[in-house]
Amino acid sequence: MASAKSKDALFEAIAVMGKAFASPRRLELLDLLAQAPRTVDELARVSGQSTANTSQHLQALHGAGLVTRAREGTSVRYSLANEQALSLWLALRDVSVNQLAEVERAARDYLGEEVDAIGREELIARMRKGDVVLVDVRPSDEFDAGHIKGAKSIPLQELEDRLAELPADREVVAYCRGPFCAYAHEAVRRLQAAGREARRLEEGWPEWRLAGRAKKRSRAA
Amino acid sequence: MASAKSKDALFEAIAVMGKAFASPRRLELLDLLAQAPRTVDELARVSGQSTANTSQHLQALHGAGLVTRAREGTSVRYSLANEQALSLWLALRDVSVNQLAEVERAARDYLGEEVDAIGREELIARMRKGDVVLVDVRPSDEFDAGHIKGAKSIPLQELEDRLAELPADREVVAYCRGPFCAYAHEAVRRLQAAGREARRLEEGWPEWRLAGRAKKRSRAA
DNA sequence: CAAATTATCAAGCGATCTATTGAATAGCAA
DNA sequence: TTGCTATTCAATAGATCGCTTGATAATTTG
Repeated sequence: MASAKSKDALFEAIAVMGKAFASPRRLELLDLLAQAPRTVDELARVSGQSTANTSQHLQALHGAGLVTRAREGTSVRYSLANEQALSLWLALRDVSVNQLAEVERAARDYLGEEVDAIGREELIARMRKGDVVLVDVRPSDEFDAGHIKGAKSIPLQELEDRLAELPADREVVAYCRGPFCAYAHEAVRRLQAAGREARRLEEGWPEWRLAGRAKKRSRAA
Repeated sequence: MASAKSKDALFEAIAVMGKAFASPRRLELLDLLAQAPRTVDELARVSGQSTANTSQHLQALHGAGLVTRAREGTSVRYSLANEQALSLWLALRDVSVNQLAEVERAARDYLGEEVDAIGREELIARMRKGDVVLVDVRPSDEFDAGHIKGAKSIPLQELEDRLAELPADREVVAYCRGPFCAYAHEAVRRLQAAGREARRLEEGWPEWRLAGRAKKRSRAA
């Protein structure tokens, strides 16, 4: 049998990936990359850190194999490495939410009052009936990088100005980045304030996308 | 909308769980707990660390909600907190293996020559036919804590002495703790050296158990 | 080619993490 | 109560991490 040293090396290598998940800043970057690929500079600006620091964190994520990078002219664009990486990040996040009471409290605090939500299955059924209109309230560049089929892009800031684009006789379903993103909550509150019937989608774009792919795979198999 | 501070708190809370996965020693403890609940003292002995250090690591895991503890007389028995925790650990491990070339190299080094493997589905089919005999080569206390239905417990050390208990006309399938555990590999080599037909099961007890539960859930739904 | 932009590297300081040591505590048994 | 065992706590030194600053490298543009 091989020496115990080799076994330790295994755990050490796995811990590299654990370490990648051990810093709030890195998690924030990962969360942003789950929406759309971005350059170092963009990430630095959005997350409010220095460029050098952002670059370092991205290198840590790269070292763990969670992100890939590609040079584009003078800048470097980082992306989530693959579906596994996304899936792992979402799993970690979900388990944390279930297990750490603090997280839940923090989430409630951040999201404000809870608003009515609609699940994946129900949305699909009601969209098929043409019963609802689905609105993506994220910034438009994230919409461009990928969105739910049939959704209309109305960034949160433009919501009031573009109310006319939404048929008044149909319920509006809003979605954004995911369960911790406040955009959809806020959108629903504003829509209701404007006299519309509105709910938020329970999940965000990354979760939707992943669930859709899993379904495609199982159909293929 | 709530302040950005609350959002940071979210990532910080998730990072607590990431940190739990950031130390090789802790991962080793987690891996052991995936086999069977154990007391601090047992874990310290098996993993070759001091008791105090083991206790500290276990407290870190406890703080992240990955393990639970229960006093038993004078000692404290730790267990994996739940299925989610197991599932997350296995996911992290698998993603690491896929993405870090180092891990793969280290694994090959540790496990020695590759031996023929059999998958879950095939095993189930052939056990139904009574075609194979399934052997659990882990230490017997781990077998007692949980094992694949229909398996026979023969710890690796006792393998040669108890060869007579295995029908010579049936193929033997050996399994152990999981893909990084060398016991099943070693068992197959020894069985083949003794003239028996033998393969190893691709997965170990924790993976098998988790897959079985997922299946039960989907049947129930 | 030089200037401008973007990203990475290198060094350093403070904060955090890890393992060790020895003391303190909880339960059990005589 | 007094021992005895298993575990946790507390203090510490050394290693690692995280962020900052300023220099360096890679591309594009004038």
